[in-house]
Amino acid sequence: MKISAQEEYGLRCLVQLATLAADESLTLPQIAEREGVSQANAGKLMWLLSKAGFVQSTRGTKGGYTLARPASKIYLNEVIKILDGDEINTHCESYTGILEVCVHKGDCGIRPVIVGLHKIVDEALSNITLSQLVGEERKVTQTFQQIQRLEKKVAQEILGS
Amino acid sequence: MKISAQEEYGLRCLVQLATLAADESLTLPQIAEREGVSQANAGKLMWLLSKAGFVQSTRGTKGGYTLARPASKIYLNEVIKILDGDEINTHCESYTGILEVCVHKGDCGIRPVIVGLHKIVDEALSNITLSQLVGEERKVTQTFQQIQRLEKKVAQEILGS
DNA sequence: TCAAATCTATACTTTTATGTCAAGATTCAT
DNA sequence: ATGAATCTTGACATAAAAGTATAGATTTGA
Repeated sequence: MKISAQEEYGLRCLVQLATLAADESLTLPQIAEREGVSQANAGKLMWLLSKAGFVQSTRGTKGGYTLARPASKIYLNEVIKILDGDEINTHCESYTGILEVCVHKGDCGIRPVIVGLHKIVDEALSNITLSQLVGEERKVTQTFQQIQRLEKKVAQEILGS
Repeated sequence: MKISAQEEYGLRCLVQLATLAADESLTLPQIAEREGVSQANAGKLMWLLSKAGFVQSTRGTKGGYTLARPASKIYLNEVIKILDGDEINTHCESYTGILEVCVHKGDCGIRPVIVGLHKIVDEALSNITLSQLVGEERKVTQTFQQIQRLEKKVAQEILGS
């Protein structure tokens, strides 16, 4: 389970915009520079994020990108879904081996794992907003560590029973 | 965040072995048939799993594959690490853009998210064994759903404070 | 109006992951 | 011993993801 390049760089570009004051914006060259990616690549990512409604773009001499809504209203699970696709609903169609359709119909040992994992990730990300990734306000680590601790507890209770 | 083909098919092949009685084994053609993958592909996966010590192989006419230990002692997080690499420790080296090294040194907004996510996934998988994916004994869904419920609660407590 | 700065959109190239092939090694049965 | 069945291993081919290039569209300001 890896984070794709699109997820990584797309998210990073968004975070750059989240650091801006209300009246500021960034151009493609600026974003590319700040994230150490090529301008062409940044352009493609911003185009995606723009289509999806996370950022607002304006063309022309004074143009650039800004967030389309406040950073505190942009949830990571939504961003990830745009950058990496809605994996949970396409998984079984993607892994059919050499057959037209997966051999496991209604009787798949690992499907609960796959689905459950995606849901756990989605749930965790749905609690994090862009604004939490900026400056001093970072509660992410604390939140995630707490989740982890409880995972252990849950497992003991359920599996031990 | 996607599950790779190697993770998917590798895990499925392992589950096939977990369904066997103690004195049974499966050959490459049998595994390939049961999972709807090519024999060549199954061969590569089993080779990986064999090298990693999850399965035991024997060559020759009466040969085939069996699990190297009881299914109840094979944890999914270990299997996934073999099939997909130790992502958490290589992530930042993989995503350096067009530079030699990532622009974010000691000041990365999204690193806590990446690391936290991987840890949450690892923790969840460390509670699931192969034996839980077989037959009637499936407690996976229950465990994962409970984790999800608690994630919500944790987020409320921490982020609301 | 025109040129410069900027984003947009698609096609193309490169890189990486996936999957296949074929020759070799080992074991078993006769 | 020999041949058939099986796993092993590295090289190769294919497909998918990632990244680049380029021509076009829009806006600003002189």
